[in-house]
Amino acid sequence: MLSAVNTSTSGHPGSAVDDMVQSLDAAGYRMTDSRRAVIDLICTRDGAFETADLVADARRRKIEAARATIFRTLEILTGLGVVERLDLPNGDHSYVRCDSRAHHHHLVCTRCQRSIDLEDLGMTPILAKVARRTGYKIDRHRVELFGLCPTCQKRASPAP
Amino acid sequence: MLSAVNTSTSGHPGSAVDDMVQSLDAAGYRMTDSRRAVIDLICTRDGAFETADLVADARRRKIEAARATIFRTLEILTGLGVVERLDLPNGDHSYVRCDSRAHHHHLVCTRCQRSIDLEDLGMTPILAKVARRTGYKIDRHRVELFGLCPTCQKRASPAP
DNA sequence: TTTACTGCAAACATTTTGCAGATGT
DNA sequence: ACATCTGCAAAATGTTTGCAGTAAA
Repeated sequence: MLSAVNTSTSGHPGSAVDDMVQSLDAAGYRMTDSRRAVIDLICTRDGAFETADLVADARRRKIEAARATIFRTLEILTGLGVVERLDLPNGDHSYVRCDSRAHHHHLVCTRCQRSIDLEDLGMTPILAKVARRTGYKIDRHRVELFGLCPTCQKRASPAP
Repeated sequence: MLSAVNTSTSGHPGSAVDDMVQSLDAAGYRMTDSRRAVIDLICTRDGAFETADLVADARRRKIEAARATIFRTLEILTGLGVVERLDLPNGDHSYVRCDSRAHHHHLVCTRCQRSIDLEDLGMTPILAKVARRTGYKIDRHRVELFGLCPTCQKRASPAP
């Protein structure tokens, strides 16, 4: 049995943490301190992040979670669809927490990394048309949008 | 001045090679044997490829082009928009030759890697709507479609 | 002749893995 | 108790870089 644990010091609702914890549990994974720690690290961030960010956060906050464990946990969470892996315009790999488990895409601020989930962009008819024209059987697609969030648009100069 | 050189042994039209050679020339890059070799390697392939593929092809065909040169050339060609970098569903980085210099996206076969360029998917209104709703200023997007090409659909079993 | 380019090997960054011991259930 | 996890450190990848020599223009 699991008790919901949210040690986050940020203003985030515990639901994100709970959601991840429950997903892990439901999938039969053991709930360990390290995993809870990684989940907390993820939920404390509120945009796209790289593994290096989590490693740095962990060290800074003196949370014990080995690099390998962070990678392993991220892999599991990605498999569960609780987190998604995406590719920044510069080619780096990063991750985002997903608010919903349904099919969706992400819009990421290229300045602050803040990201929002976009559901139903209306790609279906486009995909159907492409499939019809090309004869390909399209079974997956990636759509990632990048730009400046409202806040960063106001701060014109380079990131802090 | 440049002479068009197409040493490709494949059935591909020389135009792709010429196109790349001319792009390099137009941008002021020197035309060297290594670069010609890398271009030839790229044009001999007809789908998405990883750098490792080119390295392997080069060695197999006994073409001299150091690994570093392949990376460097690919970087230049990417900058010129003659080649595009994309991310496979499995997370690997790969490249595709672009038929056109105009804005477009790619549809890649997950079995044989064959890829076709897609122009004008009709994303503009979608982007506009998202921008309006979210307040983000969207300045770039990535759309990559994956599936099975007509040929691979017929061959049901795992790749050769 | 001048400056860009190449090859090579070393340096780097990132992610994976083997294994002995720790720990959930 | 027993299988799953973790940490660690080594290894495997993938990509970049410094430099002395080579070759375009």
